[in-house]
Amino acid sequence: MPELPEVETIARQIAERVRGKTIAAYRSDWAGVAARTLGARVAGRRITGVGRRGKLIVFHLDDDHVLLVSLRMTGRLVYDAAPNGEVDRSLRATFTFHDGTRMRFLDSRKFGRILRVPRGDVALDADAEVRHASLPLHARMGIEPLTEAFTVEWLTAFFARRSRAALKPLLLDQSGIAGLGNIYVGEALWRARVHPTRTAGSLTRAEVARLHEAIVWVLQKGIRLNGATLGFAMGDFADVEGRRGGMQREFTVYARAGEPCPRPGCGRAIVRTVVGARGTFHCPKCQKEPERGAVHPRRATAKPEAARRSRAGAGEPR
DNA sequence: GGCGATGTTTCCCC
DNA sequence: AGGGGAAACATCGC
Repeated sequence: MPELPEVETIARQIAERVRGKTIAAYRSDWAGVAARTLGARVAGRRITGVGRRGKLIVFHLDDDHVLLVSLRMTGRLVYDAAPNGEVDRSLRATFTFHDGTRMRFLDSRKFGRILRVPRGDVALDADAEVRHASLPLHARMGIEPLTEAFTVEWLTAFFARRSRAALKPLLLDQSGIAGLGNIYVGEALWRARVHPTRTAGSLTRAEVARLHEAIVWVLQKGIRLNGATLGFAMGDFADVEGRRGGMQREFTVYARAGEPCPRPGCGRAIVRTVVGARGTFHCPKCQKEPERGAVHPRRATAKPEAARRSRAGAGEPR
């Protein structure tokens, strides 16, 4: 479940606790989490800063490398939390600092990853489009939606480039916009009153503007509430001290099939569908389904020169 | 005990 | 290009 707000919550909390500390030891008995040599490579390195890029937690080391932590589905990073049964069973790696405190990586499903890469190998800049082929995870990450680079104009151009893609899978693609996941995409689409299977090219200017506002709004709200925790079962999201988030109480559609749409004056039952193999929730009244098989023509209001440019562009060889 | 579903990402096929 | 499905793995609920 960790999406941008959850990862941001972890990164901020961890940053306060480990910034400036030196790694005394790294221990992991699980081959999947990182190379066996990671311990030798990070021992003695100081953590100069902690940040987030997309859904990755980024630890800056004093040797021009970064440590990337991908939580994937069930990964967790906890700091000096009292070990309990859950910790014992899903513990995958432990960082011990010189002051004796510890940061643990837990992951019941073992999808998470810890990587050490040269700093220049990862596109850390907010709007970097560069990629690095040697990076096995998140080789390519798109724009950061909470930076000034993410504007309505950017989103308009992005949708023009990917006009035939269905909206929801497109928003989940980390190489376009980095950090959105199943929950926040669903919430943003509801807020913008746009159906998940509309194609990107079919949106009106007003809809693109609403969606832009909605994406930023739901992410900021998620961060403000320290992320979302669903059932608090093993592997569910918890912060670095094991506490739940609060965003789940504010969900409008996610996991609310059958419940009334919370929009004032609506109240229609929320529907669950499957889009791109992911559970998808929407309000059938607020989010109008696209016409089946409809080819969305350029809007009738399109300026003549825009239409000509678009025709010429379509016919050009690449 | 079996089956289906679960937040993410990658990869392969059509 | 984009959609569908499966896989990575473990657990939970019915």
